[in-house]
Amino acid sequence: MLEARLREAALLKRLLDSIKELVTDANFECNEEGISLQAMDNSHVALVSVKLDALGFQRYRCDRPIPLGVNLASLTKVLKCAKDDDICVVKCSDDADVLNLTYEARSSDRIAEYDLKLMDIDSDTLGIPDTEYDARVTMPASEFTRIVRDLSQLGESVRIEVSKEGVRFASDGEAANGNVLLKQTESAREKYKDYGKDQEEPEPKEEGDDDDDEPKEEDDEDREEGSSKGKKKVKKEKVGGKVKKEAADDVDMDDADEDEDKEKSDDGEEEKDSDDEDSSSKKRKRPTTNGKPAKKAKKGEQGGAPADDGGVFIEMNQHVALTFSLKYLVNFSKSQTLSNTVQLMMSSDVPLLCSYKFGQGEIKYYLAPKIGEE
Amino acid sequence: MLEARLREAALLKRLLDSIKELVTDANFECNEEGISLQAMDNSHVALVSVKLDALGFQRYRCDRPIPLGVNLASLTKVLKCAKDDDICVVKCSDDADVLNLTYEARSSDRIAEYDLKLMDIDSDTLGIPDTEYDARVTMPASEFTRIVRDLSQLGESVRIEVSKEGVRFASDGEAANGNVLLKQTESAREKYKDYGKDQEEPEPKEEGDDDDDEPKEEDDEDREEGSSKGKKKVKKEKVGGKVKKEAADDVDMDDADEDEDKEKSDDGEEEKDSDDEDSSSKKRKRPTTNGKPAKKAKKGEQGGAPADDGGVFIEMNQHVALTFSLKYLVNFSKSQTLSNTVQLMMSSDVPLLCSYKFGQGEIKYYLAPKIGEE
DNA sequence: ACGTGATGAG
DNA sequence: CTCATCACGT
Repeated sequence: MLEARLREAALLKRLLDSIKELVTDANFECNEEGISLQAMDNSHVALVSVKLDALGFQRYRCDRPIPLGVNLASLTKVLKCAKDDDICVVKCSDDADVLNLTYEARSSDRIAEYDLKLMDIDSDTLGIPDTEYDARVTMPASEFTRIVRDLSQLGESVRIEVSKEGVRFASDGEAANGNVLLKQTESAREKYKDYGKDQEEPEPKEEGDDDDDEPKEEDDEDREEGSSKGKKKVKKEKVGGKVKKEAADDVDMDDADEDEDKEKSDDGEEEKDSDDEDSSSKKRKRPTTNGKPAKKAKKGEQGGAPADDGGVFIEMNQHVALTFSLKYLVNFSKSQTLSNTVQLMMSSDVPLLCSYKFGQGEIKYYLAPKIGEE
Repeated sequence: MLEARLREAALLKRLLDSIKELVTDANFECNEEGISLQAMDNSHVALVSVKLDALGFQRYRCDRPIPLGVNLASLTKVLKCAKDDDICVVKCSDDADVLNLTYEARSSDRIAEYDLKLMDIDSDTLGIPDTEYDARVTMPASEFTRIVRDLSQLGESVRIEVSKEGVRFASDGEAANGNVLLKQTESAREKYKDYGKDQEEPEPKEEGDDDDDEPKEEDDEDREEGSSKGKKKVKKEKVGGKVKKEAADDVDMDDADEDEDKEKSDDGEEEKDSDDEDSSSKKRKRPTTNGKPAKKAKKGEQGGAPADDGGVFIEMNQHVALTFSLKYLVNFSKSQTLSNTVQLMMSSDVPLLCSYKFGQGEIKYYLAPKIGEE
């Protein structure tokens, strides 16, 4: 039996808008950790992976793992029947062949209920190795959208090159060639130093704050969800080393140098942390604040700290240059409705990972590079 | 070698939006005076002529005349990659077969560069005789757009008739006939008296003012050729005269004037210098303030004084009535993004001249009248 | 989120 | 050739 209560139907709507063009049918895999989905796009070139953390729901219950095979076009239709701010409850009995969606107006004076027929879908859930990437670019999702859209007018593919200079997107076409160079923004360095790290944050909390859709409000201050003192504290302890650094630079993140170490340590770290603590409790993550969902995007940015206006942050072990199909990148960029920030991770000869993190989870796209030079 | 730096890419974007449906390929003729373009529309019925004055650029350099043959659809695509407020630098080496466009974000942390392939185009640059027109109507561009769009729903063509009564646009269609009569607005008389005059500012410059497209102005006050000294100075005086009248009836008008002045100063910093002494320098014209470009369009209009909201000004030597294809006029009216004011000039049996003047230049459309009565 | 334009299907 | 659906841009 699955029952998940989402504070705003909008999240699901946006999520489906993000993937429905890429994938027609997919299994939503539900288990006690949350709901995830993984699917190849229709032409088997790209892979999309979505995770919705159980903690991101106002209420979440899943007795035993179940795959929910749905036709995404149908689900989209059903979701269109929800208002953005409706409370959405998704239910499914263990034996049922339908998925039940209930939309409850905030005022509670309207309740709509839909049953979506489920289908059997071959789940070709392939494990994705946790790659260590040579380069990671953290940038405003809108900027990414703009660039790939612009360049897609000129040509079919784009060469993305990360170097000390910055990140360059270049495309050649019949009528014109173009390239866009984004330099690293100094302020972005501070801002994104820990982006994505805290997403695996164990919380000492039960799920009390369930409805905090966006605990992040004050994050500008210390970029993540510095919500309550308590929380923060905990976090600090746990994350320990990493956080400590932040604390140190609270003043104003002086340090640029630290970033990299941190970066690295994080990747491994998060897992570790989780392990330690998660094992005990079942909630192992806290929906983080990282990418601000578009919905609440507008937030004041204080003085020198660029909040969401963006800025580009580049982490690089090694110069990387890969070529990708723009068509897919344009498709990926639709997820900007889910987060204001996108991360591109690349290493030579392995698929690009394009990730949008949002409060309740994350959507990741993988796309293999084109081989010959194009 | 050509290098032109434009403060806002928006100007070029709008310019291309204006003509791209009319013309597919065209030569941008660059010389030290600026950039101009002249082309017949695809069906050789209309002619479009664009001038961008060298002084309208933040920086302009063109060592020797070069024609840049471009496909306008391609150029449009490339321009779509610019944000409106990007600084746009257009470059072309003498021998190059590409036109280089660079977009620099104001913040400078994003630099995009595009190379547009050039092509050879038969330049059928035909000289257009400087006609003396029997009637000239100066009116708000938005009004013109509205009228031709409205009438185009009824019929194919419109009869434009200028008489003492005003200007009448009439169209007959299967289902309905319609006509719109615009009477002259008193305030417009003052306002537009000199519209378009000062753009032909004779300069004590070597090559003389040859390129003046409309020498006929002089009927109003003499203003123009007097400019011996600083052109701006001259202009000011000029405007002064005009304004004076306005002042007489209306305090408000002063404001309008100020706006205009301001407008000018905005256009480029060089202007200031010009004020003091430009006779020495090479600029022979002042980008005029006449039609306010849409970009700055929104300006407060005080009380009773119509600032830019328009008013219709009619100059007529003789009653004129001609019939034109609405399809083309609708197309011409797209230039309202470039200027808030349009001028229609007509004489019996010669092509209509439809002109939009803006800060850096002017766009003119010519359209032959239909012969039989339609 | 809405409106407009473009593309594919009947 | 017309209608409907989908996608993109404002």
